[in-house]
Amino acid sequence: MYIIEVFVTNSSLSVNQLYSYYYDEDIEPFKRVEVYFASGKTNALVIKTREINDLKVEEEKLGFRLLKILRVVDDEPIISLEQYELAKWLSKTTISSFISCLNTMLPKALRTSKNIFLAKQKEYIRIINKEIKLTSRQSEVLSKLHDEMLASDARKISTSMVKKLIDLGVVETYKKESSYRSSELSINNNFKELTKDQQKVYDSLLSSEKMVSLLFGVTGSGKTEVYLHLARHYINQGKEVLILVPEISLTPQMIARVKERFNDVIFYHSELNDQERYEQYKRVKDGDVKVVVGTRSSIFLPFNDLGLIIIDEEHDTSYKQDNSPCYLAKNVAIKRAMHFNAKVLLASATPSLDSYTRALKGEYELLKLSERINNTLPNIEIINLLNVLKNKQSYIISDKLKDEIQNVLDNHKQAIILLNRRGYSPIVKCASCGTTLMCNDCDVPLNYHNDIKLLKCHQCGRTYKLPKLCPKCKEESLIYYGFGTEKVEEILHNLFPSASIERMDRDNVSKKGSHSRILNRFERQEIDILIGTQMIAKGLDYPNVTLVGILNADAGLAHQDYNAAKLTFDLLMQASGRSGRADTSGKVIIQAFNPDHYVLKSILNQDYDYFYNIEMNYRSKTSYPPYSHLLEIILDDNNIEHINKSLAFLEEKINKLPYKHYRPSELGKIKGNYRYRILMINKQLNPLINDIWTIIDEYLKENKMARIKIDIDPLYLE
DNA sequence: AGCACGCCGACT
DNA sequence: GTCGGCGTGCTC
Repeated sequence: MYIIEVFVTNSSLSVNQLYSYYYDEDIEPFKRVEVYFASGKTNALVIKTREINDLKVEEEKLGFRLLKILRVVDDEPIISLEQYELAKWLSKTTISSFISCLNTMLPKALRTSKNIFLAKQKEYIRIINKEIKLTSRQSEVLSKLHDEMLASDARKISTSMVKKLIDLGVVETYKKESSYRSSELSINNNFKELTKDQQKVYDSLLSSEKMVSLLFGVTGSGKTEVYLHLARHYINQGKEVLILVPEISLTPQMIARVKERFNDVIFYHSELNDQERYEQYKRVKDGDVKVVVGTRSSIFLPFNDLGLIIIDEEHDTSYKQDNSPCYLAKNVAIKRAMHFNAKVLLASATPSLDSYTRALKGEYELLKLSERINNTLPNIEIINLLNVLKNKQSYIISDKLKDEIQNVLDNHKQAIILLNRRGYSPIVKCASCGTTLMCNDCDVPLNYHNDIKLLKCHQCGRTYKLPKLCPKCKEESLIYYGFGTEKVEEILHNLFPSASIERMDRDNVSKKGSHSRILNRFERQEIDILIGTQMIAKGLDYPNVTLVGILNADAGLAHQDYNAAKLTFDLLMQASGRSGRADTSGKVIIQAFNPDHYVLKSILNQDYDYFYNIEMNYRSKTSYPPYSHLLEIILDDNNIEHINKSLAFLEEKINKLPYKHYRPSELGKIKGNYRYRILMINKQLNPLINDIWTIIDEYLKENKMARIKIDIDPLYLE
């Protein structure tokens, strides 16, 4: 008789503990089992076991009855010790449940959930009896068959003969998950020779004693070529290389270049379905693949001997997961690199303040690529929208921008217009009583979307019919304030009726493959003007683009958020890098209401250090990151009583701790739920995490408490 | 997180 | 009466 200790499926923190069951036989840790839990069947993961003599004695010691394990699900453990320890670490450092961490790390087929998703099996054949007398045609077909052959391949030779051989008992079929042959990785030799600067970066990384390097490389300085050379170096040593990218569909050029050099690469990203994800995961586990290009979650793939992790556009917000566990891929990368004794290369033209500060302090190796390959900086001009308004011009597309677009069209070049706001109009207001149309479930104004002719809440996604009359004063006087990408598209159509204009934002690229459809057309120059939100500012590298127009460039600075300046700086820097990527010099027109703001000044001079120094000065005065760590507790519940009880409980506990913290602040409602935030600040993260874990453990023992979510070092405070 | 239990309002 | 909506509490 064995006591089997398990984590049950549930990803809630309230059951984040080991539960004991019994079983007649021992079960290997990290296999999944089916159990009764809270009067229902569910699955659980075995963590440890011990042998006992008498169940009754054991139950008396524990003080409760034990249930029997119903069934062992897996033949083999689903995770390794390294993965188990990584999940434990992730759970501890993000203050989230162990199972939610493990499920974040694994493809669906390996998750511990209520209903286990099984990977598809394929039919194979094997030869079981060669003694039976066969006709010559049967023997001929048999000679072409072999063990572990896919049944579908065998049937391609002759469906009827294979059927006959099965009937005769010569061959049998069986089902198993598809396996992969380890293919020889070949490296194509069309590597470009590195420039002197690139070679220096390459050499410094390899000779550095530091685990982490930060490559601070301006846009167009040839970072990708350095990645590829480094990857080749590690592959030649028999090691694996992981290249993290913000979003696969937005980095088609990088993908193409990796494919061109290495014949066997896998791309791990959100557009794969569950089966595909599982297959790619297994290929990595089986050591079948040496190069992986993937998005955030590929940092958890089961590598065997990782040599190098590259994080491209290291500052990008997509490297932070915004639901629990709220992890940052960089931190996981460093943790994994420690395990494999691997190197981490962070790369960006606008590094995160944290990474750059660490590099300046010498914690990371600082590598620089400061020259554009073609040595042409874009010509940047900032248009003051206040002057534009004074001169009675359109403040959406100023006369200057209009002229530049016309110029682009005349010269058969292409333009990118960036506006970080989707929809037609962000505010619909009554001109007679001033009422703004709001979402019923959230505390935000509704956006008008002209393509679907509906009002849409950008917080919860709910849509509403556009009323004819003001709901309050019943006057027919609703008007649209502000503008989004849809409206700009309409205006551009009117200004340039013969130009080919396309829009790209979340509303029209939600379908699989729609990104690449638009980008391919843009690449083939079937589109003259591409208008879009921040997604068009990333990675695109099209030589024919000679104009980037940025509308409402300083809108992001209006947010009262500690990180707003950095996020705006990154976006503008990235967007302006899209212009003039080849030999043609590019132009960037930035329209803003506050051209004197330090973000815009830094953009005008393409000067990261100027921005960095001013921004760090603010961060220092307010002790915000990177001078400290933030710990954000968000309470969310539709019952205000629960919120009040939770707030009182937490405030009482937190007041006793030695950390700087703010009084709870009320956040707007979302989907009918009240939300509150408690923000804590401390220089050292570990003691803060330990103390919050203690409080959370007590919190979960109380009843009638609000739902709680914890985010460490959030990227914005909304 | 589920899921059962129980309290209370609506309706055959 | 009883069906079912949802608030509450518990889970080896």
